[in-house]
Amino acid sequence: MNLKQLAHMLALSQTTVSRALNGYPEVNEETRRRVMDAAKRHGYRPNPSARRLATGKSGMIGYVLPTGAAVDIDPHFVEFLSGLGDYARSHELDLVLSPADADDQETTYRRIVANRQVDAVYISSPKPQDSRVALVSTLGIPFLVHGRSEGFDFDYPYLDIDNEGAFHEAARLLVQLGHRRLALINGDDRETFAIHRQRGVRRALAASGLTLGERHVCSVVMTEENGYRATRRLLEASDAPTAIACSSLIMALGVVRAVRDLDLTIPGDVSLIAHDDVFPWLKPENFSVPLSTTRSSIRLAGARVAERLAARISGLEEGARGEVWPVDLVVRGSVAGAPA
Amino acid sequence: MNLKQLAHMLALSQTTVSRALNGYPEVNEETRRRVMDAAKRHGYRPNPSARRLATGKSGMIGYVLPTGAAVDIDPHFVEFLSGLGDYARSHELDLVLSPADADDQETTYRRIVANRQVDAVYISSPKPQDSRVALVSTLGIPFLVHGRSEGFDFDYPYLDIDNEGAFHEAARLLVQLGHRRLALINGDDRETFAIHRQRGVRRALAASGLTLGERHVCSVVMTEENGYRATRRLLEASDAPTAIACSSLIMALGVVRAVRDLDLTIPGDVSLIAHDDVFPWLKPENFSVPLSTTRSSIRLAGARVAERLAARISGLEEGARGEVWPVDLVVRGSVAGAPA
DNA sequence: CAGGAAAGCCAAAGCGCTTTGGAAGACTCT
DNA sequence: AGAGTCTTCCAAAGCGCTTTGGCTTTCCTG
Repeated sequence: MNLKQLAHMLALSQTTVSRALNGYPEVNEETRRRVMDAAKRHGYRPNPSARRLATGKSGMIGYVLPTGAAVDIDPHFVEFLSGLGDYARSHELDLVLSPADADDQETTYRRIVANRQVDAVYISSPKPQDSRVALVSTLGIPFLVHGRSEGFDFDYPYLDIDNEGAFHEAARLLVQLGHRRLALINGDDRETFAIHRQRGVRRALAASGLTLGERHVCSVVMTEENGYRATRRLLEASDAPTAIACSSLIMALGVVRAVRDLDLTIPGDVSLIAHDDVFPWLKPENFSVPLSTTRSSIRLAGARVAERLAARISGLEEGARGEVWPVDLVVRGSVAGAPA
Repeated sequence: MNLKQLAHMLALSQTTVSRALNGYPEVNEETRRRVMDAAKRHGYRPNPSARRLATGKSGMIGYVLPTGAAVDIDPHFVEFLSGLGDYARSHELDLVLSPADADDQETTYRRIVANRQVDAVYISSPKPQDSRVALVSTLGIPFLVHGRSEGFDFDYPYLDIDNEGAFHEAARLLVQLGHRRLALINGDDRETFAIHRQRGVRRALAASGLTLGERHVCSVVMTEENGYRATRRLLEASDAPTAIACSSLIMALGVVRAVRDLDLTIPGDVSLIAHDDVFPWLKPENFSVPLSTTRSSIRLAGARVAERLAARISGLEEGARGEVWPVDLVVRGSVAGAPA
């Protein structure tokens, strides 16, 4: 059942039927009702390929997925996707993932824009002066950055959490508890979120005349194993920290294992605060010692990203609005006063 | 730059240019070369919306993503995606995720097929007599099942790992080591993979005249917390098992924590074997006691699924070919002889 | 009641590609 | 040499929708 058939059976022109269906004003309300009704009754659904050819709109949002044998997709992605899907579902938006060589995403961005495959894209895990952000903002397609870039002479729309504030609060708490040597086990510090977190920790320390030692900050891919290694290295050194801030729950697993391997205890010998993106399958309160966290649901962020993208597509949102979400500090058993 | 312009500048008809580009035989080799050359030089790329409207092919594969506030996307999905993306990238295939209400995926399947949004779909985590498999096979779109369904009177193409064989081997090893009371901490037993794993364990036990006690098999969503709870329940009972087979590394985290909370040890008091889908961020060899596993890379499966879907789209693969991958049993420190 | 505005509808022209049905010329065969 | 067959190309008809421009008809207004 296509438009032509529907129009014919209603004894109307395609024009009118199309306009009635798409809510244009120049059609009689009663006619519109008739059309809507018939469309529903016959299960008419406009062919998206055709609509797309005519309008250039696809009803899909895009994401360029960096892939490669050596590239691992962040497990957070799944949670983000849950949220995004949740919103998208109720708005009949689809998400198209365009896999790209991690070292050459530009080609793919250009392709999906030139081809008008999607109406909008989002970018995640940006670095400072991220080339994707620069590229996409010149390409003239609606977009949103999940996270933040830095160092541009232009603004862009983004949704980020207050990473600096979160780690500032976490570090401040640890300092208040008497800790003088803090360590930060961070994610890849080429990414903005990691930079912000480090900045937050430094600022909190500086407020008490302390500093974050060169050897007390690690920047690694966020795996359990890297959490373990970093912790071993930190705690086996002569100036071992008494408190650790850690950028992910998964790394925190490794931290806990390392502490145990060294016959130390949390929080007796070392306090620990980690960032929690809220996974359904790994909860900080279930760690052997309940873990203090800075908490922010990445799933909610996914839903919000979808919502704002939809708004941008339909022109309801414009300009370079940045949105920063506060982060909760949830104190549990893994922090205590500094050992004597 | 569209076909018309290109044709005009070559002083050829659109027909010929189109045919030259798409490898049709009725065009002179030299003309083809000229066309190809000009196309490349001017960066001509056929508009996919138009091609799609004309051919009905989209160059995309689809996946219906069950979503909802209470629905969590399996973290395995990300690894699967890595593999799928890896293949898709080199073949300019995109993946479209169509989020759907988890309780009504049929509508979405019908929509994406009717709309010709994708050339093929895959289905994952099937149950026996899975309605999606039944539906899709009547819809006449190329598809592939990742995993297996059961109980149909028709065949369908799938890619699965030998879950039954894997858990049979695991259980057999434990029995050989003298264990008489095994437990299975399984995933949702409405899904086929869980049924197969249980079947494998039972078969191994039966071979030695043993059985899997009613209370020794749990079927839960695969989270750390559920692994913990199941283990507490198992080990605090009077007929506590001396060995546990576990369906996921994430649950195994919980198992290890529960064992430790009870002041028991692995493998002294209880042996443990878990299934490992090979995550880059959590490795069995890094567990406090290196974990024995049944191992199968879900990432490789993703790549293979993409490859076979591509083959089906282009007609290179037909019929209901089932493919079952063997699973490695990797023995590490977490298994030992049964306690006296 | 003439003139203009507004409402309601339509025919037809795209959107950019593929594919059908020839046609013209070159070649083979008897 | 004439008939038949390839080879190589083309014009034009879709694919199913949106949108432009215009045509009636109705409704006011002075």
